[in-house]
Amino acid sequence: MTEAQLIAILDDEPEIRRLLSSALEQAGFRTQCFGRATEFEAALRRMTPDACLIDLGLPDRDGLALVHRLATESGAAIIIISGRAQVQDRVTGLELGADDYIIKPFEPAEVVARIRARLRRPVQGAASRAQTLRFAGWTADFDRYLLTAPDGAETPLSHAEAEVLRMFTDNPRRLITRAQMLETLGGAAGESFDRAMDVRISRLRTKLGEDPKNPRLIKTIYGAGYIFLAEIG
Amino acid sequence: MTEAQLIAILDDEPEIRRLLSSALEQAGFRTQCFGRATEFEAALRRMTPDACLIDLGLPDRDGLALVHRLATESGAAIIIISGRAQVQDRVTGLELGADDYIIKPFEPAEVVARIRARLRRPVQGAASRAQTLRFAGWTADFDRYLLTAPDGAETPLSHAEAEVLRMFTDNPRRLITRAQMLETLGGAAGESFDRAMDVRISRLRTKLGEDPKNPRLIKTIYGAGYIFLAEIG
DNA sequence: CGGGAATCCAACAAAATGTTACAACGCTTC
DNA sequence: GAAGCGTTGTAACATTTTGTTGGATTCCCG
Repeated sequence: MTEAQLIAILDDEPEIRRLLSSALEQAGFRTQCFGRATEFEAALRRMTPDACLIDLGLPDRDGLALVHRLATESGAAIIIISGRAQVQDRVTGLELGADDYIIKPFEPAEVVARIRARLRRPVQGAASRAQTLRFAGWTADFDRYLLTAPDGAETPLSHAEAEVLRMFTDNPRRLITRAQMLETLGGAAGESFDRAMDVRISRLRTKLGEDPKNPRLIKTIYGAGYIFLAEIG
Repeated sequence: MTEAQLIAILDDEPEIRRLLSSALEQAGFRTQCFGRATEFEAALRRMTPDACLIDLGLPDRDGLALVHRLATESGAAIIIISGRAQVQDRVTGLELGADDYIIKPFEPAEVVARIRARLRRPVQGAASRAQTLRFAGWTADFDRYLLTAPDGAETPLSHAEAEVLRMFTDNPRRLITRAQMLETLGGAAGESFDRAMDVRISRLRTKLGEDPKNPRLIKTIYGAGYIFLAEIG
């Protein structure tokens, strides 16, 4: 048997830290507590927790930004604890990469159960997103905003185009809804902003040399969204 | 990991089924609804959903037992929806293998976000279903929305047509009632929406080269529904 | 065989998406 | 600061997909 799994706890109230820590240790986990985000971030360089419990109400940093960074860079399960009970808060937290969202006041037993549920399935290794990737002969360099055609021709990518392409390459061969795009690309369901989406995609298609009648890479699913058809290499 | 992910919904209230189904389809998932556990279990033999939304308040079976069986035998993410708000209920559900536990009344947006959070990491052992399947010489590619005739001719499939065809290939040689179709496909069962069904099927039949007088693949059962007659390979 | 209901289908209307031109904005350079 | 360049959103129009409608057709059953 391996050693106990490590849970990092980030909360500014000592009382809560003690409560959580005690319940988790009781349940057989190891814990490490932090009162401030900076402390926590510093500690991350020398430890890799299996799960992180994060209170969003931190004074010294934007909690959501931290959650997002953790979600993309670390392989740990991320569980938000928050006093904000609005549905929108929960949705945002989960969309940003949190694996669960627990509302205060919470019951320690439930927190334990939720952490167990999260750790039951193997946690994915920290997969940092490659900045350069290839698909169908093309090469997209998101550092330099450069798109290289199969024949070697280089085209600059605008930011808007890169955003769309990134979204596609992050979810290859999967339906991406318009709503999803709008959400990710910033524009809240703006009135006429989804028209801008079309234009962005149209421009990206042009740069990818798509045949309007028969797009091979970015396929439209009328009434549903788009699919990016390519193996990412 | 190729086509849209499939979510199974098990709830005895049609209203809730419609609500969830509609929100999830909007978000880019495919859904299949069931009103009773026995139905659901029968269907599991021929489909492998990526996630299951299960209402615990089912009349015809012990929901928790079902959850436990699913958790151990299927690779799908399991999310309980329940009216029982006690902490002990939640803990029990999670301990039995559920991945999440949502309390009624719920907000569809949050359900979507939680399912996304659950499916973000690769689902364990969930054998992704074939994205391309064959029947009676035809080939249906649901990634590319492409239908290939026995003679090799390719026809694009529209989303509406693909939805219908998928429903057929998911339940070959089995009666599909109109009500079932309306529920799985449209959701918003408008007054004259079942007329639209006819049209969808009619269009699909045309693409499949069916003889109106003597359909070989999609057979009408007068007063009952349709049957898709073909071995799926 | 006839009546009523269910289903099919062709033409139309509505909605969603693609495309192009243009104007506003920001950034650089002189 | 003005001219030049690229980027981006908006509006207008073209195109495609989908839902709707109404009548023709088919089916069931007596």
